Amino acid sequence: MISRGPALRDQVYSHIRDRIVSGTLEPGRVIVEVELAAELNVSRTPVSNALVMLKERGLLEDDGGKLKVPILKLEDVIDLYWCRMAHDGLASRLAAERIGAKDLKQLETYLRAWETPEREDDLSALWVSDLNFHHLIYRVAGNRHLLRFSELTTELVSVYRRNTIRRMTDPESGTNRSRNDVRTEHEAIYEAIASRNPDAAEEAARYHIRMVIQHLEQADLVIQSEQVGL
Amino acid sequence: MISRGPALRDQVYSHIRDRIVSGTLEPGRVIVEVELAAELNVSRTPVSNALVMLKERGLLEDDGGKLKVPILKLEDVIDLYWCRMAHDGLASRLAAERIGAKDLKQLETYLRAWETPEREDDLSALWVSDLNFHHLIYRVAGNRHLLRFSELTTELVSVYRRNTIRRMTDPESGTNRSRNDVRTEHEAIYEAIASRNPDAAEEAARYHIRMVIQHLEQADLVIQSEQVGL
DNA sequence: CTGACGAATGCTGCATGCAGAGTGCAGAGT
DNA sequence: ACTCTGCACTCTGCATGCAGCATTCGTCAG
Repeated sequence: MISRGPALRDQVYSHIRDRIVSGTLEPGRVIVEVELAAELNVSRTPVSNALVMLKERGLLEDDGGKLKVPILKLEDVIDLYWCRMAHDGLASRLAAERIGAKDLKQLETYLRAWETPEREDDLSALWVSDLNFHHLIYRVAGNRHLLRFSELTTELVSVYRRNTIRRMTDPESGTNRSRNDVRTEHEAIYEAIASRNPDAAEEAARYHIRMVIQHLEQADLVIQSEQVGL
Repeated sequence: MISRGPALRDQVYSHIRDRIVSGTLEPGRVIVEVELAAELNVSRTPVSNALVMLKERGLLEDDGGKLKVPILKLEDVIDLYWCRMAHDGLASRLAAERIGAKDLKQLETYLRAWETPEREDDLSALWVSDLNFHHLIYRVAGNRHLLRFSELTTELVSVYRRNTIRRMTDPESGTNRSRNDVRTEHEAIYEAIASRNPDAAEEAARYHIRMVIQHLEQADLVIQSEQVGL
């Protein structure tokens, strides 16, 4: 586990973050500094530092003096997506003003991933494409603070990655949002950026996220219905 | 300096943050852990933790292994204001959907601060009113992640508070943005929120920040002109 | 049997020890 | 006089010691 390159606390940070995101450290779990230190064969100091970082980023939360993996309710995820709507909208606007030929081409290849025939094991590949697509837009936007906000949001949302993937792509989820919807929305964003139309780009990005939010809310309704026994 | 209530590292954090914001620790300054520890009569541990927190929030930056107070260029501030545009727009939209009578009244009182006759020593009071006005909107919006983003942005921008106040209100700055402009824009936001019109509220907030950005860019042009001897 | 009080344990925050890396200065060699 | 090398100092990161706080468990009394 321990190597000499990056500072120990950063390695510890990455490790714990991955465990949170992957669910090995499940939501609600109380984080015990000593445990992690023992597990990673380091002293408590770098672990403590890593925990401070994680807390700052919202990947851990203080609950009565104890650090816990936050239990994000769907409401929280939706709140995060509202932020994403604002961020993605702005990023797309800026990207439409600034994008160059090379990045545009790259953006197109990410878009194409959604055209391939559907296979079950493609889900994670699709997810990666989705991340790449949006991330490239942020890079092109050239606003480092905006990029940072986006990363914070993505990190938090990714705690729910597994769930949202399933919901978004599972035809049994009771909602009718298909990969074609996503594809169409991405295409609209791409077209607007490609035609250097900032207003249209922002609106397309916002529409895309609004659809995701709508879908999340519908999924929540379905889940709630199931819980009351419908 | 040391009290027993909040954790030492949080006290240290606040102290250093205030020194950065107030300019006592000027941009570019290299932060020396031992110095601060000695100055505050604490050990290096809580200082180290505080520095990690400050770095996470962008109030310190890593520069070749050394921690420095970041030197924000005007371009950075403008980037931050673009983010604010997105955030304030969203917050105003959400606030317009959710605000209650009591908060609305409070919002109105903050608005009124801009109607008082102009006095030089009112500048900081105006600034506080401005902060309160916008902050209340965020609280009403009821999206904790959005609130957090806003706080991060405000914290960073406030490193430049002094400058922006001067530029915004100094009639000699060469631009013609007056407090009446700000007042009018705030009123538009208020009116839209009061009439529960989310679209109008978002647009009014965005317009407000766009004007600030425009002003910042103009001020920059003026400064650049001065620098080349015009 | 239950409730309350006290002891023991576990965990965290702060202090300090220790070692490695970077920097600057000085002295020696050309 | 200039440069290169080496030594000393400084600072940071990690480890560990220490003490206070909370929680829990056990025991004793009602």
